[in-house]
Amino acid sequence: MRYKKSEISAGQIVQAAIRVLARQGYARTSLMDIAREAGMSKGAVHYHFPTKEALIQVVLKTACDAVQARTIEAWGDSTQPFVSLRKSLETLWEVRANRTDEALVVADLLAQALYDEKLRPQLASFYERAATQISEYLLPQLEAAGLASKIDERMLPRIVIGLLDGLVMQAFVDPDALTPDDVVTAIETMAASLLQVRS
Amino acid sequence: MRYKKSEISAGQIVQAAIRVLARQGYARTSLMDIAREAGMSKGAVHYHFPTKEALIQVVLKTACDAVQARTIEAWGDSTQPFVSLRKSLETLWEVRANRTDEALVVADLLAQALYDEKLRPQLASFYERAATQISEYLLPQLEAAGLASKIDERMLPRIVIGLLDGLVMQAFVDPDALTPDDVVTAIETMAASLLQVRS
Amino acid sequence: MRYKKSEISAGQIVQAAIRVLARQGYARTSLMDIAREAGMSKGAVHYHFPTKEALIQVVLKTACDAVQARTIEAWGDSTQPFVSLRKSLETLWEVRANRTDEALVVADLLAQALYDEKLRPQLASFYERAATQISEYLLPQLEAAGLASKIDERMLPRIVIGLLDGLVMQAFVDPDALTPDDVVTAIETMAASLLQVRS
Amino acid sequence: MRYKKSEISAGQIVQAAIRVLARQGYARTSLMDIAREAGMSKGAVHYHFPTKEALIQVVLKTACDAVQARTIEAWGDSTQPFVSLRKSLETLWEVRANRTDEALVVADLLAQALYDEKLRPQLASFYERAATQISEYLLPQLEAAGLASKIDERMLPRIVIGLLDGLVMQAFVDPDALTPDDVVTAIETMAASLLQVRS
DNA sequence: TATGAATGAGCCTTCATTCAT
DNA sequence: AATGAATGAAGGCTCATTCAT
Repeated sequence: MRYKKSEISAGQIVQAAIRVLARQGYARTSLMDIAREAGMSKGAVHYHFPTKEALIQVVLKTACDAVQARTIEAWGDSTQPFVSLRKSLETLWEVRANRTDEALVVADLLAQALYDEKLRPQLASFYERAATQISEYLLPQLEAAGLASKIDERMLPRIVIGLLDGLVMQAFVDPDALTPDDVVTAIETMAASLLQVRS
Repeated sequence: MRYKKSEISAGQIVQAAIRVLARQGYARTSLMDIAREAGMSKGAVHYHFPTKEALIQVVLKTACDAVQARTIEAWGDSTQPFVSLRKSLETLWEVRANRTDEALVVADLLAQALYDEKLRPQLASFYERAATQISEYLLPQLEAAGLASKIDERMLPRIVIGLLDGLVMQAFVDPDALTPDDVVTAIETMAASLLQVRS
Repeated sequence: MRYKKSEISAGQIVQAAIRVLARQGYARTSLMDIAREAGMSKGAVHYHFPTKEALIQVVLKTACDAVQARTIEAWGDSTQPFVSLRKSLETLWEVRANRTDEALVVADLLAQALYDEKLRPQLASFYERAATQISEYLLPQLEAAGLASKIDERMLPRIVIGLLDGLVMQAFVDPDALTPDDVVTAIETMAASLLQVRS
Repeated sequence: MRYKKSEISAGQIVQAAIRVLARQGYARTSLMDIAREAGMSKGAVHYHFPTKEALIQVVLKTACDAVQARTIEAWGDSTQPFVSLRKSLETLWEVRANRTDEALVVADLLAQALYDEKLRPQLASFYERAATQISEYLLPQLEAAGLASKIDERMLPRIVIGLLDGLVMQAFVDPDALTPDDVVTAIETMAASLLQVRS
């Protein structure tokens, strides 16, 4: 069991960072805040992560992976085509709109990426994997059902994700304007409308 | 002179702030940067805006109005139903994805709003007005054409805007994943699919 | 009289820095120490000098100039050839060995220059000017007296300065090993020995 | 094994410290740098040397001894009076001006000694021994040659060393101002000039 | 109206030192 | 004898804010 307190502490720091970032946002979060949340000294944080940037990179990766994992669950073990489409969409919305810490951190760092190139590759891969996952779930089911997409198949998952992300922001600044039901119904209808019987 | 010198200077500061914020983002922009860009002293900025927060509020309002104005142009004086739908969507995409200063500032402050309540009302009204505008353009045309929306009519403009916003972020972190044409075609098809002949 | 409090404060900071550096040395001196000595806040020091390095550059220049000025006085208005040679040497020794603040700072930063290239040009010019000054005093007198140097004339002042500097260090670490009189007599004799009747 | 492992490691640390100090200077060298250079952990360094100061003390002594040893070689086993004076001076110059690690460390810590009393005794003894060495070599030869010094005999070696030290610094900040040949010729001539036939 | 000077809190980072193992 | 983890005190620097002029 020599593989270290070190990794344990590093993990604690990352988790603490996610909590604090979710609460305060990147711009308002200092290493001191993270250290305090992790129950350690500032020096300890620097011992495990040489710079703030290095820590944030790991935080971003961890948060992306967590959101990813929950997304996988969302599409999960559905065996009944379309039966569970609505349920999956609902879960996706929950993860984002209910503002889990990880989803908040991803959203926040996404904005930071506008001005920090180093954050972009991580996020690009995040979107890419998300799109792939949805594709892997959706496309076989379409085929089995004899349906085809009216638009480029690559765009289907991108649209689902994009729409979710975009609506999340609207719901956030004005929670009354969009109910979860509004959103899920809209996406569901839209997805259905974009399909047609294969010719 | 209809405007007091004071108002002119304040305006210059706001415009300078928009340029700098678009370039560097909120987290990396100091009042000194803004003052320098405006060709004034730091003291002058504080004379016109008591705190940084007060300045940002005005900046956000100004930027929202500017994006709004350009959105109005996009839907513009089109008399030919649907003929110009594609063109409008293209313009909307340009304003966001081509990253005009104002659109960038709105996006950046949107992220700040995650942690700063005071910014939210402004942005809520921004989305609200955007949705209203699209509605005012789109709904009469639908009616005239004998078409109806498959989903709640209030959601139609929200979806268009949400999809644009969401896809902009994906295009930003990975420009190769989405071409402007992909995006516009997708939105156009989707919008069309959501309509049906009125029963 | 618009030319500023600023320059006054900057000057005070430099003078304070010289005092503190003379007392503690570069490695042990923080900007906080300097600010405190100057009776200002740390922020004020940074207002006048953007970085510690920039301040040190000015400090070095100021200290060199001060030592220089005292050296000029040392060779001063002597009209009597050689009569005042001894007196001049004594003064030179005093300035260095008595450890005026400025001489200490020059010595300290000279050591820093071993690892900081940016300090070197200033010091090179310092030695250069010192050598020139001595030459301008010494060579005409030699000529007038019908004397010539046994060694390259350019080396004469360099040797005087080098010897002073080198002996200062010995005297410093072991004050009992060298009396001022020892030093001055030695240099005087040596200088005399290096001269010969012009052939 | 005559030496304990402990002593071997301690020696490695000291040697590593000399290399690093020569490269970076005291002010810019951390214990971490030294530990890394020695291929050990920071903890190991502290095991052998309770404080940084204790380590530096040993480093200084070691470096002084090394320079000393090379100085002895320089004056070496020369049996031919004066024949090898020039060669000895050249070697002395090399050791200092060519910047062997040990000479650099001595020079650097000499500057530290300006503000750290504890370093001074070591350096005082260093100068003392250097002077003694030169005396032991030089004075018998003078006697044998029927020559006497024009100045206090104790000062002769001090002058040689002081001049070397002083000129090294000038050569360092402005390498073009002094060639090795300039320096050696000057010292040689000077030394010769200070001698006279014994009366 | 506008400026330049000054402040003080806070930030990221470095580092000598301690300690359990 | 040696290591890695952790600490806490600085250190240099940034920045929003205040204020006399």
